[in-house]
Amino acid sequence: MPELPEVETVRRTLERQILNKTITDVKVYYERMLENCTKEDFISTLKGKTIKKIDRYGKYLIFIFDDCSLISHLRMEGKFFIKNLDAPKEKHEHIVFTLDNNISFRYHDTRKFGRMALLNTIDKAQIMKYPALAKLGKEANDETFTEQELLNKLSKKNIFIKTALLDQEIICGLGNIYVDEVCFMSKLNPFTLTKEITIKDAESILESSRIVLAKAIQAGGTTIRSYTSSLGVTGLFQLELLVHSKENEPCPVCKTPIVKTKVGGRGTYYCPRCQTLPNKKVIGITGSIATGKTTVTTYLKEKGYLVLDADEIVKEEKKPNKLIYKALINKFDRKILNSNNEIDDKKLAQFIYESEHNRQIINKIIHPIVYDVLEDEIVKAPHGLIFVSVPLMFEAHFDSLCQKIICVKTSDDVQINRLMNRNNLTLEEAKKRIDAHMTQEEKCQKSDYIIDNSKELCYTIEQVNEIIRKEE
DNA sequence: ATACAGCCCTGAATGC
DNA sequence: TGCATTCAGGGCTGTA
Repeated sequence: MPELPEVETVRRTLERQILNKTITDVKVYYERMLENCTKEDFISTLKGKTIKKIDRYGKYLIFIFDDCSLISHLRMEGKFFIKNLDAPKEKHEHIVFTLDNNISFRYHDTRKFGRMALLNTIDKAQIMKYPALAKLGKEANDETFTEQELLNKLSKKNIFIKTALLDQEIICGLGNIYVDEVCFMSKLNPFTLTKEITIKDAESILESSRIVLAKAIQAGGTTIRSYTSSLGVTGLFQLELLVHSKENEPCPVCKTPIVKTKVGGRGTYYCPRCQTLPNKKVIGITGSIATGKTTVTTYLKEKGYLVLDADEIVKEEKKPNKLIYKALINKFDRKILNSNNEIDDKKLAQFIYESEHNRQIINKIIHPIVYDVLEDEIVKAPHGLIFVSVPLMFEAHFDSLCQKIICVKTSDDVQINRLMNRNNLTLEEAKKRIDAHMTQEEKCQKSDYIIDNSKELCYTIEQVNEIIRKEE
């Protein structure tokens, strides 16, 4: 998707190739592309006009002619091509200009999202009064854009920083890719609320924007050679991206796998370790089955800490018309329901224990829902320590939600006895349940803290308090 | 006023 | 294999 650097590269390339050329013919194949005029007006206005100047503001290209101007926004997939006159018209070429040096200048847009508008002025100030341009904020790489100005705009809103940086009225020229890069460079979690952004953050956002845009423009500017390839949008900058589209790849700073999520409907990539929420620390609690996670979480709740529990979320979202309920019905129709139209846990358990394949199917439905709910609750939580209890922390990759992880362990004997008593299982059944998951040793090895819950309660509590002291 | 869902579009990827 | 569904997303419009 063309953002400021790509559009600037297109501008520079076009400047070299079509400046001072005169339009001898215009063909419009998709009229909805034209924002403020008919096909006939568009053609008759532009025929015979010479391209005097090519400007840009943010992601908008501005073609200046003798007595009128053309504003073009490429949106997602708009591209300009320069071709020979006899090149066959391609499916997605919607506007074709013939220039007086006998070349064909074509607008190509697979998804037809791009727009053009015609203005009967060539005065820059007048052009900038066009509604779409008038409301744009300062460009992200504008040297006169001060951190205080940006902060003032941000603090008027209460939205996620990612959403704010995509808002062209706040800061202009950044798109989905560069916003992810800017957030990463500024060490900002994309879910950070604009009201929590500090003056330092604002300074960092502007500095990162300038760096990332300058680098991208430089990279894009070196790639244009061919007359037949698209102009400018095939830049090489994607090779230098730090986080965007790098899901599961190691963070270039700390090697933690990059996480993909959604913010305001936009695919968003960030490093969970480098980009934490301000004033919040998320501490995960995990451990094998029947090791005593509940002992720990109950104590934490008594002390007044917020404890989010994956199992409780599953229970809640299984209720009629909640997320897991709907997703399961969508997959299995109504055969997993009991006579009260509730999810029948026995039927579900039976299905899960039938085969590994079935277990995976269920997990693939449930885990992402729980992950999203947890993410949402963490974002909404007040400042301070937040504990998140997830039995399958590592197996289901919930560790990316946490900054530190506690593993609760106990001795094998205690674990087996507790499981047999609690779930009314035989020794063999209990062993099978335990063996189905990652071993205690492996979980402990992946964790930052280990709580030994094999002795008296006071010993366990002492260990919890020690961790709180360190993390508060 | 502010926030947000839905819309415009097509092709690639995924699901069954 | 082939058909159907889902996803990608910038900016505009309408609604609560």
